[in-house]
Amino acid sequence: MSGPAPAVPDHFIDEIIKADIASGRWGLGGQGGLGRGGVAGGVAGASVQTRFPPEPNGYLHVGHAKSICLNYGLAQKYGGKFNLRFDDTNPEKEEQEYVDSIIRDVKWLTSAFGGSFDSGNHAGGLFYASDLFGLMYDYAVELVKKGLAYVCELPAEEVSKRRGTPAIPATSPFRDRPAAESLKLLDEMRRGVHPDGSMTLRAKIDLASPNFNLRDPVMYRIVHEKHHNTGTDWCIYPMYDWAHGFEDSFEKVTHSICTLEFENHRPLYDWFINAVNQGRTEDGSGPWGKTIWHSRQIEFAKLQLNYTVLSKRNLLRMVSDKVVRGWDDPRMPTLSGMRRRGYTPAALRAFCEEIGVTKTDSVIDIGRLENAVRADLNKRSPRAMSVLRPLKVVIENWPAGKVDELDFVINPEDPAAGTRKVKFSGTLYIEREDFMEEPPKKFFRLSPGQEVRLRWAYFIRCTGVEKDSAGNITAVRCTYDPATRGGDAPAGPNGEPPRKVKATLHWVSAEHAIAGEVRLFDRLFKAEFPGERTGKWEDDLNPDSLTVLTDAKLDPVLATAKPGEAYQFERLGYFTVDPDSAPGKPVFNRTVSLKDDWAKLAAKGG
RNA sequence: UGGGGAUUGGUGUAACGGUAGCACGACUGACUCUGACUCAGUUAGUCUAGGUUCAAAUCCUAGAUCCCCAGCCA
Repeated sequence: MSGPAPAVPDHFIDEIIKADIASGRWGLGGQGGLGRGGVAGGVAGASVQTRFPPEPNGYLHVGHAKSICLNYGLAQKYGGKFNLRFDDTNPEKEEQEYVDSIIRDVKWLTSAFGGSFDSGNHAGGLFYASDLFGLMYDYAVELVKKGLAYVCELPAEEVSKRRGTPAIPATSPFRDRPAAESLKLLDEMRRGVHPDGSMTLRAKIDLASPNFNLRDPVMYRIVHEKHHNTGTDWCIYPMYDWAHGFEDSFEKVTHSICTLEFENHRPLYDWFINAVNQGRTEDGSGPWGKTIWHSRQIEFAKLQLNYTVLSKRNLLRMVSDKVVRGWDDPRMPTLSGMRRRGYTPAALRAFCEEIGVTKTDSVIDIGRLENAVRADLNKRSPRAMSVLRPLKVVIENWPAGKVDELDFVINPEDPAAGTRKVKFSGTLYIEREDFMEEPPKKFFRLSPGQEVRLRWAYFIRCTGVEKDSAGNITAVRCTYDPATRGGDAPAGPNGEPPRKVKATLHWVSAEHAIAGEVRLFDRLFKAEFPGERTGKWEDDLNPDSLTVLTDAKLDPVLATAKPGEAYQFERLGYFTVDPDSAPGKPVFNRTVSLKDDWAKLAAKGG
């Protein structure tokens, strides 16, 4: 895939990083923790160490792509490292399948940067929050001993009731119990003595804080559930706020980048690190040893796309309710769905860089994503001619049985791709919509009496149509001009300029074309903001989001195409081979159509 | 009603007291063996009201609108 980073304009996070570098903020960064496979995260004298911290409770989507590209791009730009870290602190929702898919998707996407979390110059490594459960537990014990945490025996509903309001402080009758008592109960919690929900460990911060996150947040809850990584080793699990800062700390993350909704959590993030560091010193001479790494949390606005649903909860519903065929359905905004559809890592990277990074909530037009895909595929895709909805063309004056071989330019955007041969004969297929018996004004494709060019082949002129008893057109009759072989008209006998033709059509030879299935996708939702009207995105589903064409006539060159390969079907769009393909039965996904001024004109003209 | 954020053309994003720029879209046109690509041009913006200043998108004051927060989710 592509290598060095193109020039991307600086954004507010660049400015923060540059200021940090200038002030030497992270200059003393030592070696970070050791990730899976012995790869060390955290660089000595680091300028940046970033990470992408997904929870393995679903498949990654294009919103995550923005975060991955941001974090990887920063590591690359400033010569730092990038980690993939599973924020796997909730066994009730997390599964190995999701872990596997996330690893696959992150590797795939970051290939656009020429490396990944486990390869290349910016590989920081693979980490699991759950590998740190022991460390976090030790910190929790430390906080209890420091009088900064306590075991609270209020049930969840009761905590909720006692949460208070902006004006009324929260309460807990267990807040001032002796540390020794909390220590004993915490140990019992961990050993499985107590049932789920019977008690929690809470931080002792400020029950009256206007920021509810600081009203003695829960650090540990009891969950007797098997964890995908730690199995049954634990029956207490750390909450996000308690765990996240230590994950960053262990990996010596410099800039802990998250989305806007965590802005309210930053005081808590800092409080927990500071609480552990209370009584610790740089040289370890304090009563609690050495200070731990304190990352800097920075929040940015997550990606929002119109005509799209982007929340793991809803995507999960779409999969489990079978609205789509699975997480990798090509209509899904998941990375696996987009990969299957034919979107490339380079296109997603370009898209993420084009839309910028800010703190402003904004909605990106889905067309921007499609444009990025077109731009990338245009450069790299070999061309082919395939007919999606075939209409037979009979060349009346073509010598019976003759087959011609013509030169076809494989990719006009890439002369190095060269040419290949295409076979032409007396019976062809063209696109049904390229013929009109009674054409409107601006239609300059084939119609009775009209002459067009067949790409790289001959000029043909329509002499008539054949119809069935119901009046449907079954074939178009034409004559060809042998002098236009290759697709260019010769100059006139007296030096007149060659005659021109307004339209060039794609075609396939009926005898040589191969049969195939083509799947066309439209957006999954008809409404710009699904669910905005009724509160249910189901009400805005597009019933026509999938069209399967089983009678396509494909370019013979596609017979050996392999899953994942992308072609431009000339005048139609970019098409990628689906894994459902079988030998002799190729299946193509339309990744994205070409821009189509004629369709726009026709729609406008009515 | 408490706290935390945000607000620049249709959309996204720059400008950090000194010419409001770029990209996408839309619209014109050129080119074209893909009605694609490419190229040229047009279009259109500082949330409001005051103030400071020679000069304000930028600083100050007041207001408006939108987003996030009262899970033992992340």
